[in-house]
Amino acid sequence: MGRGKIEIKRIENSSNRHVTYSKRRNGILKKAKEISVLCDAHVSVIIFSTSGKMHEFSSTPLVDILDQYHKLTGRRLWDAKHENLDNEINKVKKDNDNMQIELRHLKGEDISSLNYRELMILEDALENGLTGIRDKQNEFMRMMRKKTQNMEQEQDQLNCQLRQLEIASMNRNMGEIGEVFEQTRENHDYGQMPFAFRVQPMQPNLHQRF
Amino acid sequence: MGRGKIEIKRIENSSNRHVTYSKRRNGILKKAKEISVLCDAHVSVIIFSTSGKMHEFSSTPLVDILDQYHKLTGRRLWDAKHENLDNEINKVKKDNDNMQIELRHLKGEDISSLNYRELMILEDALENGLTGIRDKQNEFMRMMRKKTQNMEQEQDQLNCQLRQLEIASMNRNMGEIGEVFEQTRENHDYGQMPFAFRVQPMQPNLHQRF
DNA sequence: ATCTATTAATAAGG
DNA sequence: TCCTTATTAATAGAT
Repeated sequence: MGRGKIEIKRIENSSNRHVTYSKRRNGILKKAKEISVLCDAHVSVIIFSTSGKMHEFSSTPLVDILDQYHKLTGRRLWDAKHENLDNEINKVKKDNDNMQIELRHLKGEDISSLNYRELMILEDALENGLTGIRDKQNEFMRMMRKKTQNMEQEQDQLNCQLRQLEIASMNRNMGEIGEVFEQTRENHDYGQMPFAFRVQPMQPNLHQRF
Repeated sequence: MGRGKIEIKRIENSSNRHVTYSKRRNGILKKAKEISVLCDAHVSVIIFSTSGKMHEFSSTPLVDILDQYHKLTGRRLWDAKHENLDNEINKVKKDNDNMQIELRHLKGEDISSLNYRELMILEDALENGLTGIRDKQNEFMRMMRKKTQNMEQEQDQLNCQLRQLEIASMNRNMGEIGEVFEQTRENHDYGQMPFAFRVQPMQPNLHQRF
């Protein structure tokens, strides 16, 4: 029913296949709708394209259709599925148990049943782990130390600058203290003391911390 | 498509309805088969007549189709048991993943994402584990040493007894060597040398091994 | 069921 | 995807 007859076998041309798919899919869904109306039939059609998109028609809720399916065929659709799930769950649980045991062993628990050889293997694993962890920790340390050093340097520089300002300020204050004092208080409200006396290194002993 | 056009509404004439039903039903099933072949589609068609008879086509086991249906729509078509199994499997798998991660961490793998605190905790765990393992190893050692000591003692005793027998034998041989020699060879086929000269401690230096 | 006139679906092409 | 159209396929109604 088209410009030419086609064989019923997989359409190799992907573009043609997709076009045909959507046309025929619509056709089937339409026919399903029609038969359900014309003949009071209960119909359910589910179609998946290769790309995974789904289209469906159900004249009646799918659950009801499947219920009827179950009653009529006696085939219980879920039994196989249940069995698969049961198997999978058992497999995964076994994995779980094994890992549980391995974990406990690595934590030094439940080791009374192990022989000497197994203990040696465990010991090696733990030592390797520890080595890895400590390498990482040392890396952290190095980073921290570097950061601290940088901070110390900055501190030193700041202190240096402050001290210079302090000296400059002192010198000026020696000569013209009243004037500067007034000016400072007006502009910044720095309280009663000359600016110079308020400067302190903030963490003078920081370098002793590591 | 027929001698006349028909409206898509319930066919009141029951005979006509039934005829149309079986014709169109076959049509739909055929179309379903065709689209599955032509386009690699997964199709499932289930039709119930009003009289309750069922016809179906599934390009793929119905269970699989319904499984996909569930995945895509999220609508659940199965019973509570199935759902429980699904949930359980997800839970157990999550546990699995977590343990997997913990195990890798304990083995010093995949630790680049950890912060310093986490590394410390790991380190403690590993050290505890190591302590436990080494205690156990030491216990083994003690047992081995004890066993060895016991064996040494037994060896010494055996050697002592043998030497005494040897001396007794020698003394007897001094008097009646020919007789004993003949007797020994006949009864035990011990070769040319007198019994006494063949006795040796089997592992004379065993105690030096530990 | 089978036949066949007629309609419906659709393949190919744009 | 939609439109067009030639052609095939489905099927309504009759037998």
